[in-house]
Amino acid sequence: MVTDKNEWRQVLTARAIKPTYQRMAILESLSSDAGHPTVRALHARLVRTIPTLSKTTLYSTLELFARKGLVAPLLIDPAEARFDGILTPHHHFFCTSCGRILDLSLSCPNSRRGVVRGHRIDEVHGYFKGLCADCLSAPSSRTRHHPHKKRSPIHA
Amino acid sequence: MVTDKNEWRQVLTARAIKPTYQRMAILESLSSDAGHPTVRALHARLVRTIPTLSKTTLYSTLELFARKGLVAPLLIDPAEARFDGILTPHHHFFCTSCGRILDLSLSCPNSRRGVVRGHRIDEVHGYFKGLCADCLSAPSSRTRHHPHKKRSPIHA
DNA sequence: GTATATGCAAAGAATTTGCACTATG
DNA sequence: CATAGTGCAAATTCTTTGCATATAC
Repeated sequence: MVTDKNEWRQVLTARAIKPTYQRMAILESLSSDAGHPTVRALHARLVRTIPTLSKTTLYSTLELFARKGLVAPLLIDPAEARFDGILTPHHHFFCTSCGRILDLSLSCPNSRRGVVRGHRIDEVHGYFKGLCADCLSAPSSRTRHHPHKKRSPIHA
Repeated sequence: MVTDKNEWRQVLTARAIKPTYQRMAILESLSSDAGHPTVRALHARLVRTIPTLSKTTLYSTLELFARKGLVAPLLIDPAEARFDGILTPHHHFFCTSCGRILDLSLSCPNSRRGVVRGHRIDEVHGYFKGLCADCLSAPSSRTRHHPHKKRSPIHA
């Protein structure tokens, strides 16, 4: 388990990313979060440690990490972009009540890359939506994670 | 095959939706489009028939249709919302070159709803990204469908 | 006729860009 | 030191809201 700053430094330098203080903190925060945070949530958490951290830096860092393969953007939450720090292929579960995104590793025969009906498959995405186990047992107590979603978008 | 306006009227009234001229046109346009259009594309196509059609109406109509189960919003294209007029479960393929979304009906054992590891599954989504057959054979000639994507979002 | 739908203009929110300042190696 | 990163503020784009007019039954 990677825990101290030096380890994050190595992860970054190994991918030819200049290991700044912000990047190490962002990487650490991403890796320790199992809920696949939004940019806003990530920023809210990080400003407690780095009060001057800007959203600009966060966005550019996440884009950089995505290009370097350190994180994968998730298109599940209709309202905001989310990020996945894991590299092994897996499915996701989006709880429409508490807003968390959980990992689901289940076997999927379609998870192979290659060519299907003439189309070259580069990425495979699978996700589910519904109510997570916690929300099923405690219907209203877990509605917190929803930040302040004012919109009621087309995407239910 | 449903082709004339009266048929669309029936589809709408059957779902207790007031069949206005705009709604019938939007429904028809959606159903005849296999590329799962964005709001912008839909609007661009429809204003040729209904010059006064506003994006506001388009958004509210799509939200209404989604609530009534006539269309399903797609979260595949990172830049814009897309819509699927089909109701049978199927996977999608997003071509990162021409931007089209194609249907892929392939068997998937995970497409069942129900309860998985304590979570209640309400929706199942599966999609692929890559280069479609057309773009593979004609690398640059099909790049049209991309409207004017100026952003280069985090989501590759 | 009355309730609902439409459309314009303006607001809201997430994300991107320009540029001066700062930290890294 | 020189290059590359950071952060503030302003700009962009998609989407939603408020309200007056128009349409469906």
